[in-house]
Amino acid sequence: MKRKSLENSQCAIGRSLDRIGDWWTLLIVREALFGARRFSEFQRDLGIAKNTLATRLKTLVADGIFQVQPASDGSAFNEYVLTEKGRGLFPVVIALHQWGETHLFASSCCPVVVDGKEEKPVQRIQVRAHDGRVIQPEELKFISPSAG
Amino acid sequence: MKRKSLENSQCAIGRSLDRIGDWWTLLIVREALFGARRFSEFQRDLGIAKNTLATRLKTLVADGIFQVQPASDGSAFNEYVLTEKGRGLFPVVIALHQWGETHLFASSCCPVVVDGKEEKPVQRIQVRAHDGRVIQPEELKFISPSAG
DNA sequence: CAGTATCCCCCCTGATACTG
DNA sequence: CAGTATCAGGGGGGATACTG
Repeated sequence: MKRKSLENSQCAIGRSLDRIGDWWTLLIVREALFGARRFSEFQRDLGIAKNTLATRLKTLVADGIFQVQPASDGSAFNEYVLTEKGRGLFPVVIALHQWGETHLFASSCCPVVVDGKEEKPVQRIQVRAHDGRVIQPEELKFISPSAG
Repeated sequence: MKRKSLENSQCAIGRSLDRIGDWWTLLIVREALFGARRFSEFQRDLGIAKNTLATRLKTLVADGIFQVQPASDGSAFNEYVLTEKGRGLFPVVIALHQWGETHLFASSCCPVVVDGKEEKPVQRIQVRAHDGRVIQPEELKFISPSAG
């Protein structure tokens, strides 16, 4: 049977995962956040099959996460750049990075570098209420209707 | 061919996605964050097939994201509760929620409720340097080696 | 209720070859 | 280089039946 679609889920988390919850998508977004633009850059850096990459990029463009534009260096090929919507995934990527860094490495790992200065540890992402108070997971009673 | 494993990727994002990047896992974590504990709760709320759910939960327990414990109500069955590592995914889930809320709904959607009070909009998750300055995606030159 | 076992199909993924 | 086309394998996921 086909995978259940959460495209029209009432839950924002479900909808998000429907768009970007597959295995390759966030890795492609990560590469783009770090500067990749060309088909071959994504392909080389990720080791993804070319047809898989082509399919993913098409979907991402259709979803408005990437946009295609002519190469800035005058060559005949496309560049794939993140839209504002795509750049909006930055906190998701960083949250994943921080979780992995904390829980999946025996020793220290990959640093975060901003403006040439190492930013490790970057101040951790926190979930805050509108009054600025940090919210713990236990306090969260309800975010949204279940995926259904 | 088998899917490429990022289990030992040098990149924390790659490792994270290797554990939780599949389609159902974060939805299960979401349900747990919102209070689900019993097999049937997950199954009913998510509409996931029972065997799929059983497989996922086993993997999540093996990965130390959930732990199994006897039911608190004295019934003979298990409860699946998040470990600290699992609760550490809270910012990831919230980041996904905020992205979806901003970019995937035509109108307003699912509120966030804490302590019975609606917390919408919760102050948005931001990525900050150690000096507290907010970092924009454009400033991020490098997080980690590519997945390889 | 809480799972386990079995079956099956779709599609995701990679490999390879091909085109401009 | 930048893709597209085609093929093959494997596994993820659902449906169903079954057990304690």
